[in-house]
Amino acid sequence: MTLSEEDYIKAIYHLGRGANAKVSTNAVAEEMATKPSSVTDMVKKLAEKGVVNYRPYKGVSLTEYGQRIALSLVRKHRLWEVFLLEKLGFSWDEVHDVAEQLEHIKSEKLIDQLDKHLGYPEVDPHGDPIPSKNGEFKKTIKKLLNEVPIGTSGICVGVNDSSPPFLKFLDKNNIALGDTIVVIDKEEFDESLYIKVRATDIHISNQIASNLYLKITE
Amino acid sequence: MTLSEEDYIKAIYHLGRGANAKVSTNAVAEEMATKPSSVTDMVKKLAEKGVVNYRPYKGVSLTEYGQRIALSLVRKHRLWEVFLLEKLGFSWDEVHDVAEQLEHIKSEKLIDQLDKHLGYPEVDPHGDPIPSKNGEFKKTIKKLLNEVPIGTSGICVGVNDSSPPFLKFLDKNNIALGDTIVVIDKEEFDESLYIKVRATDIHISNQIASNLYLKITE
DNA sequence: AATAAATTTTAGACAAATCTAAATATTTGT
DNA sequence: ACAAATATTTAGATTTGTCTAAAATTTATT
Repeated sequence: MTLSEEDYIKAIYHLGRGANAKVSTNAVAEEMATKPSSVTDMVKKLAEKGVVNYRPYKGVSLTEYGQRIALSLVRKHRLWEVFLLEKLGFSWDEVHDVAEQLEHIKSEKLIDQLDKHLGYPEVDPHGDPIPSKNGEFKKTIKKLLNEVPIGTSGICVGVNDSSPPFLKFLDKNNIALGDTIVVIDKEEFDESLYIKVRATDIHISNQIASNLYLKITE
Repeated sequence: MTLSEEDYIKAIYHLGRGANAKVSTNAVAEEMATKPSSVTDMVKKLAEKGVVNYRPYKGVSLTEYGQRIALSLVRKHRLWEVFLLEKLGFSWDEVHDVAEQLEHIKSEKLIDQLDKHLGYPEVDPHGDPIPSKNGEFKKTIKKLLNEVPIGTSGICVGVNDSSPPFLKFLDKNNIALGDTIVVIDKEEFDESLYIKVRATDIHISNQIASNLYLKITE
């Protein structure tokens, strides 16, 4: 596959949410910042190659084969993200653009060894699961921190409130996007939470918890 | 620069041996496994961009600017080679092809952090020097192991004799291409050598030493 | 159900990088 | 020095991926 073909496959995969859902030409054009006519051209080519199912005016979906390619790209992308964050000290928001380039490198050995080097991680820095070599992966869900049971472990992936006082609080307590959070215990009286962020334990109010999103691997 | 432009720049750089030597159209075509007419086209484009000096029928050479680009590519290529060998367990002969792809990734932070992650290496697995960020690098020379003074350290980069008995000897003594070899001492009587290969010390005859090439950083 | 609005496709053009074949320039051999 | 051989460039075609503008199809509205 060419670089461009791979980008289209990824776009169709993401818009179809991993399933074989039909995706509209305009949606793909929007996602790829290109024109609908270009999408039609490419989609026809991909259909010829057996990567997508396509009927004019009816949208596209990935074939089995296309899904295999998409999963392999997602796997590469997410493994590189882990590498950039853990080994090269990139921050949560810097990893995506570089991984977008690295995912196109062609070498099976490279990706297998990278996986090993990273200790076979199950999720990337954004809490999204990393497909295995044969395309299987865990489902994840996004929940508010105050809605998960005690014992739950997840990755902090977003905030509800982005006002300066709240962000200042997070900063002061060393809570950042991408951090792993474990719910240790819940206070019955005020529903406040005892949580572990990275290495340290802290105590936060239910109000704080209701403004933090966690991504959880099932 | 596009991927293709970068490949031409590298080819011209290598054929000109790093200097601003004029390189013939045919030589570039040969190096890049393409046709001379394609080279002419690209070289004109690169001249427009100020990357090369070009006069029809008189060959091309890199400008200052072109050399800066070439050195940055060489730096990236060699750093990735070190990464593949040291961190991902690739062997000496597997690193080149993958590095050829990785060198085109565009991210200054990526390469700076990779450099740091690897401990700022000075040479790649083939014993070739890695240019610094601003394009400076050490010269290296290739010599037979029996011709270097005591105390010399270098990387094993080739053999003179590739007969099965010799290769078997190397294998038995755990000497492989890419290994760092240090000359500890020389026996006056028979000119045999005490050397350190990776971690272990061994004693080899002058005849063995005269069949191993070392790349030495000056 | 008929028309308007939105979406999608087609047709034709363009830029990048390549090729083949022909034309031109340079080098070599005697 | 001049013809032959070699090297290089030009001209025109091709492929890939893109675009614009016009045509066709589907969806929405009254």
